[in-house]
Amino acid sequence: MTTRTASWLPLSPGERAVALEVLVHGPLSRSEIARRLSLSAGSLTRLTKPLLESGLLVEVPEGAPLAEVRQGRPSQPLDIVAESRSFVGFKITEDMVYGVVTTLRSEIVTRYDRPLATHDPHRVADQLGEMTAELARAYPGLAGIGIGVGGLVQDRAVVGESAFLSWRDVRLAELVEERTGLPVVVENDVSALVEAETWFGAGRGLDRFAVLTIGAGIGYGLVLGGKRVPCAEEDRGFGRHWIVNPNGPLTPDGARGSAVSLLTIPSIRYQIRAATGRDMTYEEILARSAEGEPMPARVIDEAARALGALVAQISNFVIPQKILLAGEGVGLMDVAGEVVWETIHAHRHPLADPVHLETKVSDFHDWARGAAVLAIQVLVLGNGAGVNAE
Amino acid sequence: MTTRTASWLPLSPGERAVALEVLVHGPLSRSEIARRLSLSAGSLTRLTKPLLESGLLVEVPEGAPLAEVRQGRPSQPLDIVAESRSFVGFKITEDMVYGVVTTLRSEIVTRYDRPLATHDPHRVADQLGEMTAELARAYPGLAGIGIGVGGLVQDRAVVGESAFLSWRDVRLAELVEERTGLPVVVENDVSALVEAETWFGAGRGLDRFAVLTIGAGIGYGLVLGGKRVPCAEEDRGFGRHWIVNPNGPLTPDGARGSAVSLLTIPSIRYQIRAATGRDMTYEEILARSAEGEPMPARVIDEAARALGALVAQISNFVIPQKILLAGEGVGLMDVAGEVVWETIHAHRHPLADPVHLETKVSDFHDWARGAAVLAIQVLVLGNGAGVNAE
DNA sequence: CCACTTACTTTTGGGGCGGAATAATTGTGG
DNA sequence: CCACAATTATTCCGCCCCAAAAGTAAGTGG
Repeated sequence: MTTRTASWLPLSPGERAVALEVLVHGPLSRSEIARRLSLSAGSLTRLTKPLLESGLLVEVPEGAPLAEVRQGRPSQPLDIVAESRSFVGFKITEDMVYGVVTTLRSEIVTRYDRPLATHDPHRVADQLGEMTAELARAYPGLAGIGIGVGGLVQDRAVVGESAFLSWRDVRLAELVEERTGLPVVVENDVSALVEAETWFGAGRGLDRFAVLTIGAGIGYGLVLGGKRVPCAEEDRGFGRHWIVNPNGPLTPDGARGSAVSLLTIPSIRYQIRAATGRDMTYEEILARSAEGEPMPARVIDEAARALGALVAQISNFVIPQKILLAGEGVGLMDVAGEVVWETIHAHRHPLADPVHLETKVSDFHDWARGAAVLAIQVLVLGNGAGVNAE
Repeated sequence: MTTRTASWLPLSPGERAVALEVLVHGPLSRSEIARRLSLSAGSLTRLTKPLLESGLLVEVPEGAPLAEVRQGRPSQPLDIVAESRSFVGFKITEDMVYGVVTTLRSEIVTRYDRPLATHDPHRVADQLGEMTAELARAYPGLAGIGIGVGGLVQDRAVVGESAFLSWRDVRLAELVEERTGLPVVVENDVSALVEAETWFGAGRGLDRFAVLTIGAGIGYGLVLGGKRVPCAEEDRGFGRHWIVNPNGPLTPDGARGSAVSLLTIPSIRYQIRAATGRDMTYEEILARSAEGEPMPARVIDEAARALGALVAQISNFVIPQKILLAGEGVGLMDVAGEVVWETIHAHRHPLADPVHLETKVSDFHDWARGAAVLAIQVLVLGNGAGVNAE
């Protein structure tokens, strides 16, 4: 039961691959791992031995459920001790810091939020440090911190530009490391969510996987070959120029008929406000649309068609195995899912593979969890170097 | 100077990687190959020695041009003897068979076309056999045959369905192999072109690469991580349901405002015919549009906008390093390239990476060359197995 | 002619993998 | 109750392939 706080760095590539496979795909027997990684049974014994000795993996007592009617020597599933390390994830918004503590498997153990009183970088770092200190009392085994911020983030460490915080070139990772002594990763929030879903969520084990988020803005992430594809505009707001319907509405953000104008929560609220003079919440608009009130129904219908067109375009051109729809705005699917699907089908070849669309409601703690996953990645893969190398 | 007609099969993976690198990226010195494949200099000596001995590679006398002002021992570039093997590629259309002979590097050495008098599978195979026999007289070192067909092709051997030939489940590879004694690969024509461009053309060495063809129909191919992504509808006509402009024209093929209706040569000619009652060739329409004649100009303008929107969508969602535009219809770019680019920019984030769009005029011999590349791949990679494995 | 640079070759040592033989552990069938 | 089959894991050995280091080759510049 060694408790190395450092990292998994002294692992050989083979060992790391085994650890990663077990971490991401749950308890697995040695022979199962051998099949997945196309290694021989002998290699597996060799690779797992040091991992078991170091306490990173354990043999689990084989929960009977997968017993079946198999004969032969029973397999001995291996598992990661997910609770052996804890990670902190923060999501910074304009007026709040949302925090979570997760296990190695990115399961949320605790939530802890606090209002953000100031935007001064040092004061924000102070607050993150204090929150971490308080969390550390309950979870002494903290191994790293991930921070998600909307905006442009460089080298997983520096906030190059963030409009809502009025930050430019803030070395946030450094500031928080100084205060906590823990390794810190900073990343754009959408990128973090995509990484999290790739490792532990809907994109687990997939080769081609796309994430579309709708909420205050549009987010998009593409994962190919298990790696997220970096994109120049990813930190500056997707969808402002994705013209879905040239005759669509004009809103303060985004070009006429763009995904932003048609789909984001602020734009939808703006459209209702402009048309009716009344200010409604997004939920209210959805509810009234479901009840058939004409104006909300028209706006929501248009949004659903736009969403369907986007999903179809992604399906047609990226040919992903799965598309994940996430964010605060996915309630749209509950109210207008049928219209979305109709539009998808209208934009797809009838013989094309069916679109595998998964919807996931996300609150701010999911964004924070995404940030925590980055800290996990850094620990598991060795210090961040080369993670987002092209 | 051994002349093994078989294949490169007895090569180790390392040797094959070296051979492939030299084949695809031209003459390279050992140290350059070492850098590209991240191998040590020592490994390269080891790997290249058997390749040189077997005559697959040769040391070229270093054509002075790349001399530069370098000091040190001059490098000794290695090259494939591209002429050591020849390959035949056929493209079958409704009334013609286009044939080419290429080198190992897929350079076209000879063209040889013949009208296709019948669609009977055995007679077609007879004709392909005869054409191959005639070509074999001039090029005795034929090592394989590739055949490109529009339609659904299974296992690189069987034409599952081809509308214009009225074929169903024709085991074309088998039929031609019987007549020629050479290994035969059959593939959908668009797929073949994409493979060819990936190995020897615009997509060489790229990680993410998309091909869009416009001509009698729309073609699309995606290459990720150097491998073409298979797609369920690829053999049944892309673009019939890619709705680019919901208010666009309605044509016999494709849904209203679809890429097919807006962009394919038959649809453009149909639009002009429907509007003016006159039948014009595609070239004529392009010419008159350039001269400002209103009706052709309108149709071409609309087509250009559609093309721009498609390219932008691909850029936005796939984030490719390059998009290749090919086919018989790319003359559109010459006449209306500006409109296309305007539309692309209107659909892209201003801070996004610039779109790298390459245009390539293709005639039927390019399609045949694409088919020949498949034969090259089979020889180089070992008999086709696993090439299109998911 | 000698230092210096770069390219290639040879040799050596070691890591890691596959494969065969063995042990462990259970179910099956007489 | 005991072989026997089936399956998983372990041990051991040999091979392959690679990196590192040291040596050789071939040129440039003072």
